[in-house]
Amino acid sequence: MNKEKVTIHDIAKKLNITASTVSRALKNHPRISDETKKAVQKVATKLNYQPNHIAAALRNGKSNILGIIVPWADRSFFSSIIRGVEEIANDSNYNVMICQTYEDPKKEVSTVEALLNARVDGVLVSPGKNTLNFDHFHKIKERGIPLVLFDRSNDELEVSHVVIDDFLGAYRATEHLIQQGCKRIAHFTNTRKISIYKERLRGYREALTNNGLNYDESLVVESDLQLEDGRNSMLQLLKLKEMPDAVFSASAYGILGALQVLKEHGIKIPEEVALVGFANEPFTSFTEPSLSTVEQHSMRIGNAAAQIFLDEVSESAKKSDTTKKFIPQKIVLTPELIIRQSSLKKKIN
Amino acid sequence: MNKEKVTIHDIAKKLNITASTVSRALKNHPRISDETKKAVQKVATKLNYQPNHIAAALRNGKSNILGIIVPWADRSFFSSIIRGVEEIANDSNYNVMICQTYEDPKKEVSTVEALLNARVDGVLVSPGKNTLNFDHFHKIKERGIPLVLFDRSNDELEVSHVVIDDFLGAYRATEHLIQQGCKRIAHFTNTRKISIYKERLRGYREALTNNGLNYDESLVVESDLQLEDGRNSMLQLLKLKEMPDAVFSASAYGILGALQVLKEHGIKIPEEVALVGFANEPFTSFTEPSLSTVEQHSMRIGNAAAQIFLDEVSESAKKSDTTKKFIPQKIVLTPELIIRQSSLKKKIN
DNA sequence: CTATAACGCGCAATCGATTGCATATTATAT
DNA sequence: ATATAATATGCAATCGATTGCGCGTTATAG
Repeated sequence: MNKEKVTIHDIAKKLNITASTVSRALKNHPRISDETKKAVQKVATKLNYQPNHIAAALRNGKSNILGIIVPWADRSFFSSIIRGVEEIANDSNYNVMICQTYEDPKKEVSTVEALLNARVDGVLVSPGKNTLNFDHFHKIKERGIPLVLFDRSNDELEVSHVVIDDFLGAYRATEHLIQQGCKRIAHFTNTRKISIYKERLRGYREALTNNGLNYDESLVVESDLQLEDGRNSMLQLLKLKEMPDAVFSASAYGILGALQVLKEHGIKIPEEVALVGFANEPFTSFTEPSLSTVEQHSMRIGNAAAQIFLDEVSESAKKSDTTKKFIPQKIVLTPELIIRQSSLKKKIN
Repeated sequence: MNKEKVTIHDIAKKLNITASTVSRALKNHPRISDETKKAVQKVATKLNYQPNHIAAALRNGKSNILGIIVPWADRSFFSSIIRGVEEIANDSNYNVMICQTYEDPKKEVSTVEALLNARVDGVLVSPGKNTLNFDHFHKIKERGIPLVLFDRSNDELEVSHVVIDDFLGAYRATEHLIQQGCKRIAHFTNTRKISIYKERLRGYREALTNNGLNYDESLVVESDLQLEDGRNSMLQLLKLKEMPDAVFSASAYGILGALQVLKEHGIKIPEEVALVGFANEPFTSFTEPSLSTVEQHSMRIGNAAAQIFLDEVSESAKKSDTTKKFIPQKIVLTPELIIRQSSLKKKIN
């Protein structure tokens, strides 16, 4: 029947009032009589009226869409963040538009462009590893649109961000290995020296020195930290005169590669080599032995990022004096070490 | 500088022409002189003009946004589909809006509502397992918006869909187990009898009977097919007087549960019990032993679904005679059996 | 040299919801 | 009874891009 578009004008006509009144009635405006409101509601449902958000968006200059950009949506880490964002955003009537860059800087730029043209009300983004130029992010800020970075941040950018304490996570992981009696602990780090990997390396290093072990460069292997990289890195370590007795990887897939290689070589885990990874991807608990790792509480990251976004929109809404300077929020969450079989040499006491 | 909005009117003013001309120039309209076009382009870039898609969307009645609804975006199966959709859609200038329902029918309904209000140009959806009422999908069709179902479909709905041949996948998996010498093959199926699981069950059954084995109901276990369910189902099978010598699960997590339980009981895989799952989630190749499974070529599913959407929009665009009846496209892709260690009892000959 | 075509661009309406201001009606105060 | 306030609604512009129709100018045809 009502095949196509029912507008507020149609409702208005039916009731011999104007669209203005209908609009106000639907938004529960105080200056509209209850009588009219009820009548409007009734006709609206009868006609199966669906508000056209696009028209409202044009008029209001806001779309009620929140854009979120991640390198991959199928990494448990990111999908949990997305879920965390949705939890908060949906409650405040925002729809979330998820975009993936596949770690491609070009795609990242075009995605930002697309979201801007879609007139999103905010952008939450975890920059790709290969992103060196941040102009596209500046453009978001220039447009006065709230921008929140998460996971991977950049200190020179004057924007809010939510990160975890990578240093602490790495420190605890390394310290745990030391407590298990490991003396030669290797580390897989990323070639790209973005902050998260720098911090993890720093945590690793500081844990060593604070515990009387010295930092040995030959035990630090750089790669892209994917599965294949982890395998290669482990193979490289096996060639050393003196084998390491533990590996702490800055990624989950990296440590998986190590696990595979060690098993293929008949090396006992954790007795001969103990392993700890980073990021609690589901598979880490399915391996044999299960992998110890640093849980990042990604859902909370998403919650926090969305909350900052909400704060910033409401902030800029009430900002009458334009002088009030924007102060970026910087939230640092605490990661948690999950100890599984791959690093448990001693019985828990 | 150009802090806020630059519109075509601003460009027009600079050049002493009208917005109409600017609009046409930007869209490369044939009736505009090359001279003007170049001038417009130049000013547009100088002013850093960004088209307001919302305004265009309102006028054109189309948003150039394609909505996609999945139960989970972090299942490799679905995320690959999404990627497949993006590949095609982006090339045709569509943005993809990803929505997750978490298998919650209520969220599915509200998501459809949200996409409709966002005036998406099409909706691709994999209905949740618990979705029994399809009214919200009908609403999409009634609005004349292309709707494509994938993976999970429903025959009574007069809509296009892309599915894989679940029957064939299951048939081949079961037959493979038979060829490996298995005689008592169990099957994990879903309690919800949606078509994909019915088909897999049918494939399993037919492979048995076609190969002279009889269908034994006590070997078919119903559950929700998650990890914990797989564990319970396997435990249940272990209690049988006569143990099965193989399990074919209609899900990936289900077979993982079986694997865990078998290992915990010291039962050899595949010698004593061979295993085959469904869906090529990454972890299936990381387990010990690695899990044989049915690859669904999810990226192709996404490609096909997006292509159908594109076909349908262009179709409805040129449809001058409204009489031409809509004929839903039904695409069935062929799955592929990936044989790994968990089912390889004989050497490959 | 006039008639017609081709070309280049402007006018104004449109998409649907929103909102400041004006207006009409009724209620309250003095 | 008149002034004032409170209440309920209408008017018309606005958000920015798009497009059918029309008009003036130049080019081609006969």
